[in-house]
Amino acid sequence: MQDAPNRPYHHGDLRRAVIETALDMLREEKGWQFTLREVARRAGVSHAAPYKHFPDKAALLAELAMIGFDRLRESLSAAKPKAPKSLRDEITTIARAYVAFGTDNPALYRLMFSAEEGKSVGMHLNERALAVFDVLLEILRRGQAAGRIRKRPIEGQAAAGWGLVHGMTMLAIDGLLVPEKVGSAPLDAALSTLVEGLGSPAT
Amino acid sequence: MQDAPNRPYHHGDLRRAVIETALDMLREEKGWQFTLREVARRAGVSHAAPYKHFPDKAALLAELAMIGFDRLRESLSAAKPKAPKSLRDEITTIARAYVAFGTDNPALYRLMFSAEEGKSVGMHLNERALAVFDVLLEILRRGQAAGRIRKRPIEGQAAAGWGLVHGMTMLAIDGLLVPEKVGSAPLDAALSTLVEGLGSPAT
DNA sequence: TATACATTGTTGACAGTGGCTACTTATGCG
DNA sequence: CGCATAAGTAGCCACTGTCAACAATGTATA
Repeated sequence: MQDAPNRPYHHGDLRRAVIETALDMLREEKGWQFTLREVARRAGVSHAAPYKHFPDKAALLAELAMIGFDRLRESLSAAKPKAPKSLRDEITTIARAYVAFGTDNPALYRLMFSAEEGKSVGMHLNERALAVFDVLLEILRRGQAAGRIRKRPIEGQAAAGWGLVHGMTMLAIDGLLVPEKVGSAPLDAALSTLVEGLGSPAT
Repeated sequence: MQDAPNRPYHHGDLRRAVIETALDMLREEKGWQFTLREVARRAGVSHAAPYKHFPDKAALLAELAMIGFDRLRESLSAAKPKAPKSLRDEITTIARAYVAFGTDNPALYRLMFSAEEGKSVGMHLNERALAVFDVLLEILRRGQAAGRIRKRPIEGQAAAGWGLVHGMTMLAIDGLLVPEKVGSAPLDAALSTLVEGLGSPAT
């Protein structure tokens, strides 16, 4: 990372480098309790350099969390099938993508949901989080319009969907989805129940 | 807490006092990142005294997490209606109790699901966690036997139930269940979808 | 082109924390 | 009376976030 001994005095793009390094560290560790100094170390700059780009550590954390939500939304959008064969197909595909994002980036995912405890930045962060929520809303809306989903208040159905995938993601990250208790494919099984709860009975 | 200046040299029951104090602190703060020294301070003993009862901080955390799971299981057992009027009644009641436990003890709840990262103690901790899971399994088992719940692999249904309540609890703790997005009673709405997914279509 | 200014990085340090360990002191019990 | 237990005192040591002062570099302007 900080190999080149002849690096120029000015990094040139340290802000991005700090973020990138922090994301790397999040990928390696399970918790998001890294230190600013270590980020600086691995980015190959002095321990105070990041302060030229972030007022404090919380600002970096907030930025990382926002990036996380953005990436999650992108993952979901990318995974969303253009022409879903069925409601089950559509829900399952996108839910799998959601949980996969969490299990692939456990530390980042945890951070995303822990960082907005600093209330002030909270609004912006919530915006990003709720943008993810909108992806889910859109699916449900179209499903209802097509008659494939029960006519129920859509926010409630969305809450069920989000709650379920968020919960399954967290349980998976924390290693609590042990096959002896929860079966070999707990996510698919849980989604099955969800789909049966969302889908129109006629179907 | 440590008011009495004429307290005896030997506390007498410091182990319990440390746990009690730590639980108090968890009740007040949102995170579980308290320090052993502060626990000792508030318990009115020196900062090294707790080490006579716990080998290290992780041991205390693990103990607290186990207590948390035990209490959660007790809460659920206590809330479980003896003669449920309906499947919806039964599920809703117990799920509300679950989420209430989490929102009433956010720091403890978070700790419960973060502490077993130290793998070695993990097995014992998982035992307690899975005992909670068993409460859920029991409800589903009886529901299936009574024909009120669809015949599906019960672990999958349990995964759906646990995932949903865990997710809703976490979202609630993290303040992401904003009414504008998710409605005024997101939990009840989500449970509605769950019940419709679990319940026999005939009903 | 030369010079002043703003930007960005470095060095060093401060103040506080925090887990943990040795060693000492008090207490209760056999 | 003596020993095991439990508590206190002191301190190590590493680390962290943050700031202030200084240095190097880029940029705009006279």
